Amino acid sequence: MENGFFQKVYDIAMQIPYGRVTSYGAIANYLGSKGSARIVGWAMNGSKSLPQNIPAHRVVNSKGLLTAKNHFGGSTTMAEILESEGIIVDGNQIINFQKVFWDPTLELQ
DNA sequence: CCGATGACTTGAA
DNA sequence: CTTCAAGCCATCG
Repeated sequence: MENGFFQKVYDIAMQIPYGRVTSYGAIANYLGSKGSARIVGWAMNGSKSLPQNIPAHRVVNSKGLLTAKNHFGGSTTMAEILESEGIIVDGNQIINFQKVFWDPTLELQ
C-alpha cells in the first residue's frame, strides 16, 4: 500500500490545475530526484491502468513539447485536449508554456 | 542480482 | 536543423 514513487507521481498529476501543465523533470525534482524524470513518464504509462483519470496530457517535457502524444494513440489527441483547456499548442510545442507551467515545488510545496 | 526498457534531460557534434 | 551519447532510476522477466 504504501505508495512509492508511482503514487507520489499520481498525487501530483491529479493536482495539476485546469489549463496548466508541468514537466516530468519538475515532478521528479519535487520527489527529490531529478534523475527520475523517466520514472515519472513510466508512472504515467501505468496511470492509464488506474481507476481514476490522470491528466497525463498536462505533463510534457522540459521544453513544453508533447512527447507523450505518441502514447495517446492519436497523433494530435493530446494537443487538442490541451487546446481545449486554453493552452496554445503549435504542433508538438506549447506556445505559452511558461504561462501555463505549473511547478509543484512552487505551487504545491 | 542482472539485463532490458522507458511518455526524460542535457550536452556535444 | 538532426543525431548520438551518457546519466538517471523504478519496474519487469
